Amino acid sequence: MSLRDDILVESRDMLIKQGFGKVSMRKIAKKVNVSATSIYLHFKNKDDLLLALVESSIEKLSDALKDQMVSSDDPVAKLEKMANSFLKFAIENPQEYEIIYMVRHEEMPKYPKEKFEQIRKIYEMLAEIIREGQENKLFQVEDPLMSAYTLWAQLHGVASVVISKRLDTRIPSGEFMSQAKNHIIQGFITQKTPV
Amino acid sequence: MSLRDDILVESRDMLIKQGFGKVSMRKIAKKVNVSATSIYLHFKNKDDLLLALVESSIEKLSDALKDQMVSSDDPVAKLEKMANSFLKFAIENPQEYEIIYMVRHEEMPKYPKEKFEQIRKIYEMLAEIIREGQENKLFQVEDPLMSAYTLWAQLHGVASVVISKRLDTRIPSGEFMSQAKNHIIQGFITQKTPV
Amino acid sequence: MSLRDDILVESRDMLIKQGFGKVSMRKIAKKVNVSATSIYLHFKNKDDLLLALVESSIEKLSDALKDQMVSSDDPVAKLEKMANSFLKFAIENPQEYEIIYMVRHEEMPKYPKEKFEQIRKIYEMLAEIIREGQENKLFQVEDPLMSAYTLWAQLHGVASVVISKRLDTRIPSGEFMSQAKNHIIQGFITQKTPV
Amino acid sequence: MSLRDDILVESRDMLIKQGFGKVSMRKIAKKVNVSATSIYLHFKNKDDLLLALVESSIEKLSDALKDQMVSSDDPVAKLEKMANSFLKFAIENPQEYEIIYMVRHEEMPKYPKEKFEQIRKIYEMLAEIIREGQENKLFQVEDPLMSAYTLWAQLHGVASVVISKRLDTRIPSGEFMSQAKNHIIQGFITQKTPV
DNA sequence: GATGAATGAGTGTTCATTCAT
DNA sequence: CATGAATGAACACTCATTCAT
Repeated sequence: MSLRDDILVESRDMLIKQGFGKVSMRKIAKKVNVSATSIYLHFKNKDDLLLALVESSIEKLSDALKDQMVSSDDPVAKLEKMANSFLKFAIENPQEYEIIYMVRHEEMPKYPKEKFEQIRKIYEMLAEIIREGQENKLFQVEDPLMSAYTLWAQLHGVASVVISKRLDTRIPSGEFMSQAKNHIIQGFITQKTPV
Repeated sequence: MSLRDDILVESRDMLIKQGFGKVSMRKIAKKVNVSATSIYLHFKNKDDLLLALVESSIEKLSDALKDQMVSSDDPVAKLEKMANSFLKFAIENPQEYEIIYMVRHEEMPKYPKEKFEQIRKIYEMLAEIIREGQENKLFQVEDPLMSAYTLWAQLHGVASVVISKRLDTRIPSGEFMSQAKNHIIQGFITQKTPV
Repeated sequence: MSLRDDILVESRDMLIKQGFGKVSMRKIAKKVNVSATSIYLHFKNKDDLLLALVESSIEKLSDALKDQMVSSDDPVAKLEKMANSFLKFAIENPQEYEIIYMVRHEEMPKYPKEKFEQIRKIYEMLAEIIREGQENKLFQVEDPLMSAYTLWAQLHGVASVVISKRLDTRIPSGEFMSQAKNHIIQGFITQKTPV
Repeated sequence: MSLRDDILVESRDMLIKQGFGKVSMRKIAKKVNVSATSIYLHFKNKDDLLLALVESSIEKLSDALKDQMVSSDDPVAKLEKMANSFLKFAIENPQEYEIIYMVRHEEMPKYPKEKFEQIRKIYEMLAEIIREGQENKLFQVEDPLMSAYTLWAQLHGVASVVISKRLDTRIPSGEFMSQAKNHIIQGFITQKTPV
């Protein structure tokens, strides 16, 4: 593994464990066992390093979700698969998830927003599924894109609550997520109005 | 307005805009136009200042939601009122909301966790409504407390997405929140399974 | 007891326990339970306070030793009495002793050296005793004043070693001081040169 | 001379002239004409710097005295040589002497006491000489180790009085020290009790 | 007599970054 | 590729002191 990768690994770890504000070039250098100066041979500056971190995280998420699109299931099943994958990714890669969704943009002022555009493709994917279900009268929605965003927002809420450990300790997170996901999907499904 | 209040206002702003790690006594002082030393006349130290910030935010939210509980409506209407109030508070007091729900606990190591317990009462309130609806067969849930948490998590996702401006610019946030809220409530309501 | 006295007591304690550098007006104020400002009603400034401390300490030592001069003993007994009193004072009032003899002059730059002149009277007293013994051929010295200083220097060495706890823990300080005093006096007494 | 040495020189000077409490990294830096930060390239922190100071001082004294032990003189001459060397060291290296013997332990809380143990060897050396003289009936002492300590304490008194300029200006310090040394040695030598 | 509010200077320390080698 | 030396700016915090009340 190259020094560049070592630096990325350690700084990701530090970013996750101590937060953005506490990432320090010197501390990274010490962990990787090189001089602080050496980091500058691989990254222009601190922001450049953090940017690399964000980029790789986004890519990882994108990959994880793209895999779910190849299925030939019906829209509801597709949606569930997507939701499952999204939550699974968040729980299994909380560091990357936080970097993407929970770090305030303002904390990385020099970060080019375009990079985040890549994430938008995920919503487009969601919107596509919803549109398909809408045509089949399976989903009761007005605007598929907006619905994609509301769907994702709800999933994000669930994920972030678990990741940031804001859940009551009496509630098992696995079951919580599963139930939440059911409620969320249920909220989109067409239904005979109760008599 | 007293200097103490000025300090609170500015530091709240700084906390929100730049994150915990970036709040600095000196910067606050500069903004408020006093010497850094003066802050220590009103707050024992940085942690004490931040704590005051959190406390007042939590109180504000608590007050806002308690007001909604006096209604004599049916459970569904109550739930909607609560959801509306919650989202309204988040949008109208994004700073306070962020302090309560979006600041990483790890970034405030010395903060006494008990204070956050006060928020739990909100979930109890939600759970109570859901339990009532459950008895009336209006809501289709298993465990009211867990459902309260999922409901809140979904609302939180919606609020946080709007507050942190992660919404697609093409989507009007007002409508987004209204639709999201509908979907969320819908997800809890008992329904004849579609044929 | 007046506030002025309270301040003196506490600051003496602080001076002794933590050293000159650590004496702080604020900390004194906190201990005495008044505002820091109040100290300035009784002392012009920090140096003025420290000066008062030194003055009272010197006075205390002077008083203790003057009492020993009224005796009508022979010079050797007189010298022993003085030595005993000096060491006794040092051990029983280590704080005052330190202030007088062990605090560096440079640490109190604004202190008027004349005050210390008062101590010189002690050496004059010693010199007087030695001169008396010299005339009686009891003491074998050249210059009584110089001998007074060497005598005192030796006593001071013994006292300071005990006070600053530089003695080997295996050595009981009482016996150490008693033996040291004997050696010191012995060093002045006229003797037949050993055969 | 390296920057490290420059820092040591200046901080030693400051330590002596103003006391422990007044040694400041920034002031040192200013004197040495570098940025305060640069000191941290050579010393981990302030304590580390002060420790280096103490260590080198102790070593210097140890070396100076060890040289005197090779002689094959009789015990009295040996003792005199030791006394001379000790006083000579104190006068010629007042800074180092003060660091070792006159700085309050309490002012250096984090300093590892073991380092000072090295000084104890000096007392052991003294005790050895005294024991030798005791066997030859040259010295009239009870416990050689305790006597070593009293001997040293007296020498220390003499040295510290001179170094801290507490001597009457009418008294030439050279002669004072020489006479004092004679008195001190005399106090240990066996003598026919005066008839 | 006593206080609260305020301040400028100072403390040790960490930071990102540069530069010559 | 890598480093050691260096720095200015920033950090939280403490200090002695002043002033209006």
